[in-house]
Amino acid sequence: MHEISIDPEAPARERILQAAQRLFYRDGIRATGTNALIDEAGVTKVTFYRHFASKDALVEAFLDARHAYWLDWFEQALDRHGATPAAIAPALAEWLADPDFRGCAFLNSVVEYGRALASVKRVARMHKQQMIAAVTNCLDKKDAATQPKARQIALAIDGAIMRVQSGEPASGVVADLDALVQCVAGTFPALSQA
Amino acid sequence: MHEISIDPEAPARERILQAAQRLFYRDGIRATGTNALIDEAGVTKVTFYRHFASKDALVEAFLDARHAYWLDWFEQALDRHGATPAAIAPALAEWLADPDFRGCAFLNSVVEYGRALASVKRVARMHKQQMIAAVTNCLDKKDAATQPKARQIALAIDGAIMRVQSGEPASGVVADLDALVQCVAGTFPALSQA
DNA sequence: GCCCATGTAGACCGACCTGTCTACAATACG
DNA sequence: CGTATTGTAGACAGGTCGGTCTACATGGGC
Repeated sequence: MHEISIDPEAPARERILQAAQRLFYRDGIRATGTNALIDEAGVTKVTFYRHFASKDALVEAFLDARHAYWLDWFEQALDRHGATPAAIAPALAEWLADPDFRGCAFLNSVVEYGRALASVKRVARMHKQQMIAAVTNCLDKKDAATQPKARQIALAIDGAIMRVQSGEPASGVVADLDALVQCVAGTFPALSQA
Repeated sequence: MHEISIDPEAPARERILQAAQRLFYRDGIRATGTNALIDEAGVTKVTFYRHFASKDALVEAFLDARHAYWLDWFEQALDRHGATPAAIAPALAEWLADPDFRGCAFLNSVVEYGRALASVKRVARMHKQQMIAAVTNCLDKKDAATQPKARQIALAIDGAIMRVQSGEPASGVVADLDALVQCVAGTFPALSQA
């Protein structure tokens, strides 16, 4: 999940998208002006508007690309940690502890831009659906309770993201998340301790 | 948690704060200009800046007032529902189903304004600490595991807030939250069903 | 009687916003 | 060879932003 850098060899459209990845995520959508994007991408205004009809169109392209990028990372991170319930918190911990971590791009976009651009909420919901699917793959037995469990864990993941974004130390938040996942997933360490 | 209305009899400072409550929460901080606040409060620009040195100062006052307002509502709602673990989801459901619901003002402020105004994150963390304390009061036995449990439940609460803000139907999210709370709090309905 | 806090109305400032414009250069393709 | 595409540089338009300014009115306390 390292910060996106701009490849000066890439064609203009791609450089603009890379600039959007970097600036929209780092500084937020509203705080990032088209002029800043243009400077970062190393293109001119005409080139920018030839590839994207408006800033809103770029926002949509940004979210699509971000979704693919993030989900790919998340699935690989879960696999690296064993793809068990116990993998969830450590996988996320990698991200939450990253100095470039600025929260979930989709939750941020909903807050910043959900009212201005209706499609943002739709894409955010789709993204979370996919995240829940990735969590589901880490749960043991697949019965009727598995889907609800995955959704519950996903709620806590989003809460953990927001908490760390607020400046709470990642270590404590991850510990809470880990305990919650074990509890919901059925390992129940709280019971064995009680 | 009904929408704040402006009392035309109130002194100017209070009217400005009421306008901030209404517009900052409804439309967001960045989307709300000082001119809109001034119109809504029914004051003039000079009056506005005589009471608040800057928009940032008003944002801080807004968050302080919002914290008192929201926490008061939350504690009363939990009491009304019995102040047990089972009270948590129904209490929140009242808020999440409100047509004026626009998410958590503190999480929203962190996303929108956390980088622009450092104090926002601090106030948001304090607010969540207080929310966790209110949750703690609903948990049964008070032992060493109670605090972590409350923090875990609070993570899911924030996730539920963000999910509903993204447009997910509140009913399903509340059901997931309720099941999670029962699981973490120790009632373990998942176990009794298994 | 004076003064100061609080209020009114609205012009104004510089900065930044999204988006359009003219004018010109290089390259690829039929 | 001709033309469409993609690119360059940067001025410009119309609007909003946060914030300051002048000038005047009112009412309560010392």
